Amino acid sequence: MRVSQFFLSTLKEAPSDAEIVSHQLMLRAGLIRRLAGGIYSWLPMGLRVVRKVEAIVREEMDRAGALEVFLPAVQPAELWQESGRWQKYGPELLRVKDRHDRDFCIGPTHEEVVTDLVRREVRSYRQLPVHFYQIQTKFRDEIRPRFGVMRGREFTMKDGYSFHASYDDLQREYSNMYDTYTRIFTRLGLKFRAVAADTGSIGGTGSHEFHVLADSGEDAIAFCPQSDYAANVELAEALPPRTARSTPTQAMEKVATPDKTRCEDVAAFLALPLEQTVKAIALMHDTSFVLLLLRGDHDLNEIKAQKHPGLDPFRFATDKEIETHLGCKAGYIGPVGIDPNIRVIADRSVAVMSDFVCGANEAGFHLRGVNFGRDLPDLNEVVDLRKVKNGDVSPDGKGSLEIVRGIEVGHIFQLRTKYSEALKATYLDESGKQRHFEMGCYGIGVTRIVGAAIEQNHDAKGIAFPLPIAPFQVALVPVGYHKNEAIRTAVDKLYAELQQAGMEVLLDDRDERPGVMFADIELIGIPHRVVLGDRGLKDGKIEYQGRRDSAAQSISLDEALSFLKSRLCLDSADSVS
RNA sequence: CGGGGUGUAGCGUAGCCUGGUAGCGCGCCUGGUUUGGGACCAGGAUGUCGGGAGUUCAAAUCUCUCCACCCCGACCA
Repeated sequence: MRVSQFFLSTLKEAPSDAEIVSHQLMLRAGLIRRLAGGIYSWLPMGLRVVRKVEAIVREEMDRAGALEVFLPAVQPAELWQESGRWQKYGPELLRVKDRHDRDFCIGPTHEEVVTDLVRREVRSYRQLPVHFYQIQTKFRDEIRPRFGVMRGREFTMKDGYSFHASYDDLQREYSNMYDTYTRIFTRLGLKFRAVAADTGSIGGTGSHEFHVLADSGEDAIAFCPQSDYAANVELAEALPPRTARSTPTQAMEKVATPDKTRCEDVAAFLALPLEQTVKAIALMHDTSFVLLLLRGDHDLNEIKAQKHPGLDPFRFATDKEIETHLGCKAGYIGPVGIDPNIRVIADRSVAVMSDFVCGANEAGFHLRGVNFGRDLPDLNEVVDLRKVKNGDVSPDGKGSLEIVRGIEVGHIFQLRTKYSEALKATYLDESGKQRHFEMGCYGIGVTRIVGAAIEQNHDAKGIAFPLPIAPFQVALVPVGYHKNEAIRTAVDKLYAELQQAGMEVLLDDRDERPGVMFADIELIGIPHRVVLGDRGLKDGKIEYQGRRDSAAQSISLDEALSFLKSRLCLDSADSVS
């Protein structure tokens, strides 16, 4: 492709509404443009990247035995009412009415539609298993779309759904998909990690997420370098402390802690370790007031709390409710001397604490030297409530955890019979008995991958696309194309040769100064760059520089083709390793 | 939804406090000179100052209202 025939639309400065790098760079490189909140147009350069991702996903899904279909984006309300999600899905489901005033929605996902399809088409166990997938536009009316294409409302997703006659066979396909996803993300050239995940709202049993590792990721994932344990922190269990509670050595005393409301401040003020403090978190479950206790240096894991019997659903108590129940304003509350009817639930690590510090339920005061069983009743509800942190013992006991940040780009679920039951989707087994399909579902955020790849691969100059998803593999930058006949001839020849060899080449034939062309090529992130100029050409030399190389190297023009061939193979070999 | 912020040319912004009818850089167009890291000179086009209402002789500027966008957010006691 010649730039003069293409559409390059780069920006020197990033629009001020783009916050994170990938969003800024996608705008600057002319990959996308915003149409409305969370809704983007893909320009030719960006679309090439999307298509690359799709091609790899499609190839691997086909190879894994899944069959591509294309399901409607607009779906009738009846199906969603049947599954119960017309109510449950909430405002994220974009609802529309047709001219006859009938209700429809724009599909945020397709469990209902495929299950309906399969329930009509598949009658016998002989037709199973079957796995349908599609690459299609989804719409989720997110409360707060952000980060450009990474959390958009309209986005492209690969979603696949498998149907089985037995749980065993579902598990077989699940692990087939686990392997397929691993292959896909490896081929995309991304650093990623598969982690055990919470099944969330989709429901079902087993579930894994695939995260692209990047510091700007929205999710925290915990993994153990000494074993293969890896899980979303939402899920990772914090093991009970190995130490037992030691006997009290201090008497309880009230200390003035003016304006010290946070554990960090209190600990610093009293010159005590943060681990010696207890924070109390006030919740409301229905109409009852509940106090959660966590060690000062720990964070509440809301997912774990939500799962605890009798807390689902909960919300945090308002300042007013805290004052009503504890007679004290937030910042100084604690478990000592409170109404015995208030339910107190403690994290495992709190249960082994002694001589600790907590709020005194009196503004401006904390208590120190506090001990369970002596100064307040001993705990009767001790559970895992906190988020794991760096250095915690791995739940498999084989080492300690590290926490890294990730962007969720893939998610696989074992749905079991959740939807087949809801939609009465059945087949006949060998004995002629009617059974519900065992189902699995598997998603990949295609457009999100583009953003995630950029988050992971960029520098001060711009994007540094991994070769497998780069919009072009090689950029040819002539210096003096419009002035120098010899250069034009040499460049045109090399361009034709590279194309003939099957390379995706972008020839920058604009009549621009070299600096402009270099800057654009680097911003867009084309992995390999070849410069042809007067300087080298008179000695039969060209200049080669990889996007991540610190300097250019001189190559003879005759060897350019074979050199680039080996670079392209080398790179793809790298990315598979 | 709550809190905060921003809206001025395609992009980035100044002006707003202290009202007097809009400026700069980049980009764009024309001509010329340049040509190995975002050139230079000369000339030029582009703004209902987010929309509406109000105050005023006069509003980008003050007031009200609506809209859009961005950030943060249910607790971390």
